[in-house]
Amino acid sequence: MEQLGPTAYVILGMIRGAPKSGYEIKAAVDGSTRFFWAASYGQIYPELKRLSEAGLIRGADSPTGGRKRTVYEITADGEDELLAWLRQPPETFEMREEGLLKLFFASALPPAEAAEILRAMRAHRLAVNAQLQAMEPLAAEKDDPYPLLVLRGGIEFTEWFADWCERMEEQILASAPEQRSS
Amino acid sequence: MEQLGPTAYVILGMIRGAPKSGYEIKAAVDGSTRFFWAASYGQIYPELKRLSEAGLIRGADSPTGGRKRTVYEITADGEDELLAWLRQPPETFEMREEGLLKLFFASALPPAEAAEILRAMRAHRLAVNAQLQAMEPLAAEKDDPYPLLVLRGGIEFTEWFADWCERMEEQILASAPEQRSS
DNA sequence: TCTAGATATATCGGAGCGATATATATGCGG
DNA sequence: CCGCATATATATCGCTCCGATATATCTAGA
Repeated sequence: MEQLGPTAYVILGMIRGAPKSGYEIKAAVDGSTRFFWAASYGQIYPELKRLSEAGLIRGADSPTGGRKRTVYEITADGEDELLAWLRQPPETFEMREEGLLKLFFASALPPAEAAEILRAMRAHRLAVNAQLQAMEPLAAEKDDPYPLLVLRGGIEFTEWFADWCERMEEQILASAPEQRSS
Repeated sequence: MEQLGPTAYVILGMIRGAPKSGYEIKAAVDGSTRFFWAASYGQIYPELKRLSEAGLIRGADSPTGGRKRTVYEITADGEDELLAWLRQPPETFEMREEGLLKLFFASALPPAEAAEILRAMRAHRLAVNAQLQAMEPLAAEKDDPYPLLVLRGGIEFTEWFADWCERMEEQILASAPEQRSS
């Protein structure tokens, strides 16, 4: 009995309440949890097979015209499995931020260019912030308060991060020796 | 001419100024960038070979007694490559946070248990915060201000996150219908 | 009608990660 | 000074994950 990875629970959670095809699961992930937990087709389709064999989900053919399509719904066992996972303390927390890595090595650059790294990071964070803001109205419509709460957390986080970038940029420029404009 | 991935630049950055063995590179990463950019032996040793073949680093045998050991130093080409990378805008930003994923699906749980997720997340953030705080004195000794700046960013981030968890926990408990203590 | 884009499933290559295997060297308690 | 735990050093395996791509059908619009 091999235990399930977090990706399996993303699927279980996403089809809970509303059966979905693999394609729809991917779209749901991309439109909600993508910023803190992504999933690719390469994970989803094999995982659907495994979950189906384990009896945690059930697939039903539901073709659209001549195009085959399988929608999956969660089983009672699947619900139990999802609940049990939700009750376990979370384990994984990972972050990969290339901007911070560059900033870490920024002493190889003159201060003005180090500040440029922070400016680029800030611009990127603000762009993500705008995307999240755009997603908010849709999330606010729903009954479920948790996706909205998480989304607003993302909005607040990107704002905090953008602000940190701004402050650090100022700090670097303030403490830098004067640069000649060549 | 295959282009290098970020892991290659971690290596280049880490040996800049002070030649290191693969083992020492791993230790340097674990003691500094680990929280926003990790690297494993499985990446480091093959990458050292590739960088060496590409002429961006140079390996020199430097055995300790009967134990063989190769220290790598950066070449002039490697320095150029590193600088060119530092001047490119950062691309990757990824986050995988199981706690947020659970919170996203928390409507399957009673509010008290949803709050429990946030409590666990907060405890974890505070533990990481303590680790980062412990690393600060060492980083503050060095001449290079950027690693310290990044480290302090991590400290501030974990504090912000822990605070957010606390606020969201309160919010959930405040808006929840009264729970009977069974 | 032709085409672009959306729906739907599947798979491949590469990157990343944790764990482990294999040595040798060092330091510490007994 | 012996034995043992830990540190140094390199290498590799299996797994997950991700981006990209291949294939096919359906829909909407020029």
